[in-house]
Amino acid sequence: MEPSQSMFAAASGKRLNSRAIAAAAGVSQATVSNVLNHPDVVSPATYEKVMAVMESLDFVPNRSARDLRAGGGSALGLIVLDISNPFWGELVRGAEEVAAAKGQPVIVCSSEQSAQKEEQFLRLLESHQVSAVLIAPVAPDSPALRGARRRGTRLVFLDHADTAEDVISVGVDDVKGARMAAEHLLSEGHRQVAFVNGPRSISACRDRARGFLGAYTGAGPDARVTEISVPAMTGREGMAAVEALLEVTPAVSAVFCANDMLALGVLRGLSRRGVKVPEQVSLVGYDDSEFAEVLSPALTTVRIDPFEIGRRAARVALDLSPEEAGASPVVLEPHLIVRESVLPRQA
Amino acid sequence: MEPSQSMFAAASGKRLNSRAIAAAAGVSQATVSNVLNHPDVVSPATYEKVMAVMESLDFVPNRSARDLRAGGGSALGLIVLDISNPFWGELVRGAEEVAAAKGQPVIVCSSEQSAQKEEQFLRLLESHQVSAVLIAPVAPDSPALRGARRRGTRLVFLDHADTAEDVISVGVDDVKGARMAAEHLLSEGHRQVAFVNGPRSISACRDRARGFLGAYTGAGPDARVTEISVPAMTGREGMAAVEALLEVTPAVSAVFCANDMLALGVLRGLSRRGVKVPEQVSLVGYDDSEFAEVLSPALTTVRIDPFEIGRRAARVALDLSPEEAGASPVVLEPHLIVRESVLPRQA
DNA sequence: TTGTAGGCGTTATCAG
DNA sequence: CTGATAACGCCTACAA
Repeated sequence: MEPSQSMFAAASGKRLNSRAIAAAAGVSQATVSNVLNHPDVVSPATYEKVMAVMESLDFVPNRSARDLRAGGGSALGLIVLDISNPFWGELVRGAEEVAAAKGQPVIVCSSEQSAQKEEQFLRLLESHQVSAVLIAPVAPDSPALRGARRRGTRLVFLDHADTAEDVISVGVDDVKGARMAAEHLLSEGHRQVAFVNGPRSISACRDRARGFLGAYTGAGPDARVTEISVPAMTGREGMAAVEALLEVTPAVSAVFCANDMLALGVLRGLSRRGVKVPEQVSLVGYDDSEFAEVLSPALTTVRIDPFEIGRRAARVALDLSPEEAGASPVVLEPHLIVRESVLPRQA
Repeated sequence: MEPSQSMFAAASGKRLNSRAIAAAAGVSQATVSNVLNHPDVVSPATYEKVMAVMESLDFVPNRSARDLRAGGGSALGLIVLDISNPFWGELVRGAEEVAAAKGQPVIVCSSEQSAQKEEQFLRLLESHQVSAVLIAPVAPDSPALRGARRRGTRLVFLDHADTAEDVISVGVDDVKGARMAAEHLLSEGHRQVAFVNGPRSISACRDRARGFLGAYTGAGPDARVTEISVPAMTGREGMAAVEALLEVTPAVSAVFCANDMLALGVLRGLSRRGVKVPEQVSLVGYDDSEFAEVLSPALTTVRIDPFEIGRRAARVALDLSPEEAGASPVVLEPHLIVRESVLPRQA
């Protein structure tokens, strides 16, 4: 019976470290390190021997020590607005795919739109020496963010295509996306429409308003938009907005919602009141959530790709795309997905 | 002009550390550490002085060093099946709330139901010295999991109420939840029903099948369930299942789906074929997703609380609930949410 | 090719 | 109450 793993583990109360591996393999600690980090510099025989020992002892190196020694971190920080929203979930997946390929896990924080939590998480991530922080900022110019940057923390802004300062950002052109929705409605003859928007404090809402209202403003004197603002972009708020919506119906023949959840709520509210979509009122959403194509009627919406945003942001953060490193911001294209919820306006 | 932060930062090319703080405050490194970790043991005057310096210099301690010294980790690991699904997103939020209160961030990994990724992430988390791993296992008894436990990694199973071994687990009683759905349908007179289920390899699907079929089996000779199995629990698969569903309609007067996304797809598929819900076919979902109450008809479903699962699991993992530490597994109660998608069976 | 030695930033121990 | 010192596990010069 040779000295097996359990014997080793039992013998020493301490956790397995590279020194123990070295001892078991009859080499020095440095050689173990070389096997792990510079396999080319070690002889095949030694390599095999050390690898065998590591496997049989089930060795897992200690990142804290490695990071400390390296003076840097080996995890990617990520601060999103709401991890329970599939949009951000997809974004996390994208970031994770890229980070995992570089051997880095993703530390996810959900700020819940609280500036206080944002700051708290930011410091927590910094103390963990993350290699970078991808962040959807509650406010784009808080002291917390300034501080982080001053301390040398690498920051990548998400879903925030502002070309404001020297910040690196990856996002979608929401102005354009909303304009595409507007142009689609205009081309179907809808001159008087409603726009159910979230709070203007969210930059995405500002951009979508800019794009949508801009297109209608430029569409002639008879084109008019009634903007209805709700405090949160949820299905419930969408249903509540129907109250206000009915006051301007039937003058408006179509409704554009700042995201699909709002559109879902509006759809539900309207059908409760006996208003048929799209026969009486056309409806357009934003995001192309998973449920959009499966609604009745299937929702015409603007598709954005949070997975891709996450991927690109992580790439920039981890220096995998040098060509993008300088050219900030990275702006992705939205796509109009025409389904069944828009009909030409009845003359 | 006093020695300000920028001067310090500029003067030394190295990152700010506790030694620099000590020097700036005219105390020893150990005192700085005490200010941080044992404030009670340091004199108020010194405390204030050191704190002032730390704030003005914007000091963020290095966790890698702390963790290394402490011989443990200060982050919570979390492996979910699909981070883009709001169910898991909510669960992450719950875990994060608890962990953040203990100053620990959450490292999130999405296994995408791949055993290979699961193992890879598990090792990654272990190398990061996480204090524990909350995991929704792809398979409940893989060698990877055994290995992790052998290495002394603390594991908490999610959404997996098996009382199999000495594993700690936090989950929902899906057998009971599905039984509640069945009893509701039975009480409304639905004796012949269909059950659209996900793959049996997922333990939640097994449990839901057990509960639902069990209730019908015990409900008398005329009660019958047609089970339709689909490969993934998505809206698309739900729509596809309608094909098979129509073959057994109108014999079956109700459909139970293993989750809300499937129900959404079924709803859409049925309405496409001109089958009215709930007038012709009643429908029950599972999960109580955000969109459930906003559908037409509002979906009757079984509510489970992923946020609470995350909270409880993190508590157990971080030793905040000693009373639960021994009593594994923690099983949460599901709730039937009656809305509009079930009507008494027409005689 | 392999071994020796020093230090990354922090905390705990122990002496003053 | 405060300060000097050692150690955590690993990596990287440098020496052999």
